[in-house]
Amino acid sequence: MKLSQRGEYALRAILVLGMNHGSGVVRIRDIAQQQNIPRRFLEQILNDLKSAGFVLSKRGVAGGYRLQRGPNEISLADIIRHLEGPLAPVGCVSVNYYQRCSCPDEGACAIRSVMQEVRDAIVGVLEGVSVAHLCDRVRDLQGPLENPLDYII
Amino acid sequence: MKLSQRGEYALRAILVLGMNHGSGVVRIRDIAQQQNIPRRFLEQILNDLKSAGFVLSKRGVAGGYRLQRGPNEISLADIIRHLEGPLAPVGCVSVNYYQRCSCPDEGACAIRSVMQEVRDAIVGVLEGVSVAHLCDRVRDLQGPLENPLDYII
DNA sequence: ACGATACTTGACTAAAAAGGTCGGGATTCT
DNA sequence: AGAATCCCGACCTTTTTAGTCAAGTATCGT
Repeated sequence: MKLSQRGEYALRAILVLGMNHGSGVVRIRDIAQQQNIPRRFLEQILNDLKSAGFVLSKRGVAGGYRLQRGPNEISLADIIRHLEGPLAPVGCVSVNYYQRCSCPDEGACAIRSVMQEVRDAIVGVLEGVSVAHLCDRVRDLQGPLENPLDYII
Repeated sequence: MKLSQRGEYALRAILVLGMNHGSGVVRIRDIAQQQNIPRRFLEQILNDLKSAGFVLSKRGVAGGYRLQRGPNEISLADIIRHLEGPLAPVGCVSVNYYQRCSCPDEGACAIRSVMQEVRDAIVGVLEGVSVAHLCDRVRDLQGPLENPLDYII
């Protein structure tokens, strides 16, 4: 039931981009430093997020990344699904990545019915939280802040 | 967010033992056949479940496995925690296996706060379902059944 | 007592995934 | 032109997953 390191890094990076939405692009290096993420690895991850349509990049001297869509149009579920595949704990209850399992009768499988509930619980949370929501939470958690550049995400 | 094959097999095996609770032991071979689980692999898994105190074994000709505790004393959360480790998607929100993550400020981490909710959602379901509940579901799902030996789990 | 039947134990393996790293190329700004 | 940035594919190491196998030990029926 684990989120991979890669997935966690991706979320953190996207959150940084969310916080900076509207103020141009952010460099890989800055994200990496601010978030303690290995730079080379982050390059790879952002590249992936780019081909998936979550972010846009700008090359060259004043280059960097920004969100492609608005922060309220991207849910955590979307992001995690792209990076990790199914949110469901077992393939046989996944809506987007269904895969039959080896049990004798799927329709009457009690474990499946429980996993269905687990899936719904997970999806319920993750579909309900957008990047914009996440940014709100950052502001709430940090409380009154002196310098608007000092967000510690 | 995946349950491993091993974990799934373990749940299925325990469910079989749950259904047969009170009527002696069940052989590995029977469980394996009924549930489509590689026999050798299942041996390993049951052994693990035994040292964890979930099941008991009896050797020899009329040997096999049975649950050690009552079916209503074992929750799915217990079993999965033993086999897979933390139920939480990230270590920093795990109650039983807490591990600090690399983010700059854990207390103010918005992602963490969402993952906290995901964790609670997962645990909420899994703590609430015991092996006994699972057996009830099997009976519900199968509906009226002729032969009590014919449970397809 | 003895053989058949089961569980027991520990080592072993192949394949995949995880978590990165690296070199060099392509763009863009100044 | 030159520096800063992203781009891209290949590569690497370690861990995990999903099993397999052989030889051993306990137990039961006869």
